[in-house]
Amino acid sequence: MIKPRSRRGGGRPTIADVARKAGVGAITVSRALREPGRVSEDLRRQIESAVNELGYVPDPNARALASARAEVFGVLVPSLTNNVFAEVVRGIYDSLSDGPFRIQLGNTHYSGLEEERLLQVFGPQRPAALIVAGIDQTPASRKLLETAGCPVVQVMETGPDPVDLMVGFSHFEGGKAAAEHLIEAGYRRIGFIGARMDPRSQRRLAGYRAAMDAAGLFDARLITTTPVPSSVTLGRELFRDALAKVPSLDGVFCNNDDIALGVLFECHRASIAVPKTVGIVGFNDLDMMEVAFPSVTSVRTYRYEIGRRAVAMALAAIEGNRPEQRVVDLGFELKRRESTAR
Amino acid sequence: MIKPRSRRGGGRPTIADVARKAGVGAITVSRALREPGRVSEDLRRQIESAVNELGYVPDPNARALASARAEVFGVLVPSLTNNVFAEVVRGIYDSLSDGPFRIQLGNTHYSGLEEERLLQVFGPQRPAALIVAGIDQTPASRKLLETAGCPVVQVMETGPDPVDLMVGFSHFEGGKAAAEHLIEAGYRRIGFIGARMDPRSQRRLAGYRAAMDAAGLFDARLITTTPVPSSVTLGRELFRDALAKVPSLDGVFCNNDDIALGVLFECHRASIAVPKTVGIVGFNDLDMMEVAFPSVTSVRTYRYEIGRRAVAMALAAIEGNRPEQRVVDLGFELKRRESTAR
DNA sequence: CAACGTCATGGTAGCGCTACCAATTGTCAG
DNA sequence: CTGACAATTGGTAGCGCTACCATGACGTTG
Repeated sequence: MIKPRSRRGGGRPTIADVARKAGVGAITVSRALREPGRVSEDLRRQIESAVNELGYVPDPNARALASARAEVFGVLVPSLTNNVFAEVVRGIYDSLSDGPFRIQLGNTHYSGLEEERLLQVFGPQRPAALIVAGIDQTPASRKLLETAGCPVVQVMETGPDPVDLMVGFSHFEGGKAAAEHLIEAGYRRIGFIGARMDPRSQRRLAGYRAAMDAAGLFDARLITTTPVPSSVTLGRELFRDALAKVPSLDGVFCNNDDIALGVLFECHRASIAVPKTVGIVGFNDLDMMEVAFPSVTSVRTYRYEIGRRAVAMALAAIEGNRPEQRVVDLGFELKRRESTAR
Repeated sequence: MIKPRSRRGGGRPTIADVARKAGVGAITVSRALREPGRVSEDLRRQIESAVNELGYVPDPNARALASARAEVFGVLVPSLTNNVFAEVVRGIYDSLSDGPFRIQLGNTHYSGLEEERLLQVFGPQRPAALIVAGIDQTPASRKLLETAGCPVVQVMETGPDPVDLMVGFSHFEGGKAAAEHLIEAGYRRIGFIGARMDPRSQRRLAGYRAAMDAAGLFDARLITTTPVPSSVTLGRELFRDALAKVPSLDGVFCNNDDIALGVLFECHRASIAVPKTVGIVGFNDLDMMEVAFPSVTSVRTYRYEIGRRAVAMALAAIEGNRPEQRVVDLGFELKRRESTAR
């Protein structure tokens, strides 16, 4: 007499409808969908056609509740507009697009507290895996990651103490290679120009400093940084500041390519010859660096590949076979171009 | 005798634990969390302290199942690395970061079929709202959107026939304004250079054509396009092609700023004077266009604002007060700069 | 002062699915 | 031929939460 059907649910078919239509138990339908190998050929076919006829799609919320595990990858990056992280995210999406996993992306705005907050939001969903940028989590975030009960991949950097898995490269070595290249090319008064100065930029700066120290060229006045978010405009302004401070500046290592581009444009505008008067090195090697005039030397990083690898490692861990290598260093490559070809 | 506690769940406290501790019914806890106004001051305080002591966080999956509504915004964009969409997405994130809503972002790769697939994945989650880029959904996608049972906002464009809500601007008018500006500035052999050529680019092209026709300047050979994804590199190559085809070319309207930048760099490389010999206009007005040398005229679009407005409209609709204006045109602004200052 | 709201609270019954534990059948070694 | 065991299928009992309805304690009103 009662009609419980479609009382609350929008009337979409449920697993029970499929089971009834196929003349089997609900649990068998559930199995046929998740582990087809454990259901006989016959039933599987019957169930499949019932699913198609009804247009049945499993409810991910019910599934997550019953199995205490959501088919969701939680991803935390510090910025969505920074091309570098956008590429990592693209790699993650491309690797996950044909599987059952959904992606929940969080923007930490380079803030440890915001990262913590987002982890608190992500945790209760019981995600299948977490991917977070960087290795500088707050102690609270670190604890949340350790107790998340799922694989965790830290990306973009390598470090000595992974929470679980890790894919990236050494920003220190990248910065060092950039500075060494400028030194070898014959530049002497080599500045460091950096915006935002997040932990990764700090490590690039440390690499720069190590190279400069080793060559006996270090001078604190050569360093120009700001916590302000990076932009091409800012690159121009910081370069002006740097030149005002050290008129003899003959080279700059920029903490990223946006800054480098700003420097390049300012050189054009001020008729400063590149690479003759000033040499420029960027970081990340965005597409445009090769096309710029003059083309700009930059440290190539494998952002897209980092995203892909992070997913591959997480998926392996989910399936029970954890990668033998917990920390993967994808390295970088210094791309020598016209901007330092003196 | 049985110990059902923590049999499957990871032992996290549930609403029942809070209710027991606070000496109230579970439903009252639920209400205190969702509609504090409907619970007396006393109980609310008791419940709050129980929540804090236990560290209770509601399970979003259970909540979604019971209420047939997930606190999720589904967002579909054609690209994650294209700065334009990244900014829209950033606007969405910033507007949603302090509310209860999570965001699920899908990448359609400029493919209608992929968009359809993603909508099929998003639908069963019963999202609170959907935000999709563009107005050119396939008929199937359109039906999915119409029957989604939640507010839908189409962003980045305006058009005559919204599924539900819409916020964007007219790409046709933007393209027309760009071409008209070049014509007014005295350029005559004005090319159109475009990569990817998604529907929005097509409409910019149509606007260009309208302006050129009106001035009696249209010539099919002036148009150089490719379906290949846009990049600065490609801008250089397409410009070379265009010049080879029409050596008398004296201006270009580029379908986006990446292409414009490629053209600018190629002009430098080939010693083509800008704006004297060739005028350049871009589209979107990325940060760097103002800093470039010479600075590049571009059509400013309000991507971030579009994201924010889309969320505001969706939230209003969720709360029951649908915006009086279903279609919001945020317009654009032609930024005149050195690259067309002849 | 009876009838009728209104407010605050709680009990019950699911939401749609899967973990867990049978039950049934067929297969095969001993 | 029998017991053991694997393969297949199903029933039951939740997962943690909220919709719905009920209850009792207060005003409020004619």
